[in-house]
Amino acid sequence: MEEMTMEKMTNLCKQYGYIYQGSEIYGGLANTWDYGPLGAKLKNNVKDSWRNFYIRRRMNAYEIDADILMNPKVWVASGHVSSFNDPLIDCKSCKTRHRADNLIEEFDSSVHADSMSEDEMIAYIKEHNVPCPKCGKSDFTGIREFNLMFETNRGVIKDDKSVVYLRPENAQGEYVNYLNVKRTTRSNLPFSIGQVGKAFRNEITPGNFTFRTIEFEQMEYQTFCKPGTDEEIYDFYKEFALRYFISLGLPEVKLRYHDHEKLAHYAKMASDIEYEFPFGWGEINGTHNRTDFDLKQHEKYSGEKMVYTEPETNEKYVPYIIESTIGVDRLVLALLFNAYHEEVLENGETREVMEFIPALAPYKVGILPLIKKVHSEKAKELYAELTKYFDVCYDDGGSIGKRYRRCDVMGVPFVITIDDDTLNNNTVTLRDRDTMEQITLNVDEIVDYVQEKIRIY
RNA sequence: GCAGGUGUAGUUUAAUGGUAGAACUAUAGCCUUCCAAGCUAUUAACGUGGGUUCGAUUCCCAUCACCUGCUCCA
Repeated sequence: MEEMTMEKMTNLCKQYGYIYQGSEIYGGLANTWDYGPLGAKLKNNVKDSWRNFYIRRRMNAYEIDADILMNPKVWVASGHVSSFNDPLIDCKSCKTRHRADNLIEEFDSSVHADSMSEDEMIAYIKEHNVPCPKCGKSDFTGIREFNLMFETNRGVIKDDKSVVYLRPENAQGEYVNYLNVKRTTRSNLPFSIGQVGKAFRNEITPGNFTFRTIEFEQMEYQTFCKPGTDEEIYDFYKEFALRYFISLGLPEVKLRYHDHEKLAHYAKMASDIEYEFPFGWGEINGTHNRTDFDLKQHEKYSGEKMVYTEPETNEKYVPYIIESTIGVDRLVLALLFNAYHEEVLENGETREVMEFIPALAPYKVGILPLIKKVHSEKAKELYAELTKYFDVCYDDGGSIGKRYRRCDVMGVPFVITIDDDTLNNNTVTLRDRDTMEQITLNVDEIVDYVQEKIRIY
């Protein structure tokens, strides 16, 4: 069996309608990808599974849907306007690119370069002849700032006052609504606010297919808690995320934790869960202990009090926040790699098969009339009935074998054929992809059978 | 952003300084009672823009995109 590569996955996704290149007929736009019919369903099912796992089945957990555009002061308070910049510098000698602050800190770890201005960094590099880690020379260009936030303008006139940012993370939507949600849900700590939505980062770095894109979707979950309980809750959500991935069918050997040594500006502790992609281990989840940093910043910049009062003791404090965030597109990509199998047939040929857990499969049931002319009317009746409950695909083109194979590559877990027995006895043949057994079911039993199997838990 | 590689139907590919041939897929029909059968017909490609040339998919330049490796990464 040939090794699955990113290139093969890109082509397979295009071939079958999971993911297409963005703006393809215009030659594309770098690092943008569109989900096709199968991909969109798969992605929606992933988001639904997250909602079940993180929101519905948790007490005191609430989903919100905040706007992508927020008051620009949010991003000043969050620190993104000042620290979401990369001060990039190029080595003239060997053409490599580096972050100026990293160069300095690698040269002398006692220096805190992130508090230095551009001019100070340049001066420091020149004074100390800070070397390029690649070639050892000290011959650099000037510093260029890249802000990773996308800017746009509101109103028809472009001026400084009208600049708004596309959010680089969803979390701030939960933070600025912390008081609203606490009040309207009458929640005491700890409680959680989750959100599924798009975020945007003006990355300079090329991505691996959909692993690294400029527009991406996150499933974020913020747990507000009492300081002192934060570390225990942090550990809980690290493990919780792992359990979630395993419930989706990702094998444990393909997953690992990766604790951060260098922390983002807001975090006290940070840990990733990584999946083993063809290009190496890549982050699909991050758990962060964001302390009271964000709420205190918003308190400072907005003037709104973020203090929580313990109901019984009247103890007052600003809550700590444990964040558990998952990149939807990365998770979908991991699931696609995990789903891909090549099966060798008796005649030596190989065929491509996608195997998702039934809950994630884009289509749960495929309906195949054995003979188009004879059985398609009955099959369409059944289609109308079953689509009341789940996604069903219908295929009457070509031989029955070809239609089974088409279902296989779409990851359809249950394939039903309609034959004379259906017309006479109201029974169908159902092939369960998991066991490859063919069972005979009464038409009335199909919904119960499938619904039991598409539950995750 | 750097270095290398690659761009021909949806996919995999062939050939060529005189505008392209196939396989699989797809679509329509015939046939067909359970895992890519067969027959018929059909759709469909030289990434984009310049230049050289009588003529460019082919040569040159630029650009765009993807892949690999750096670099980076909440």
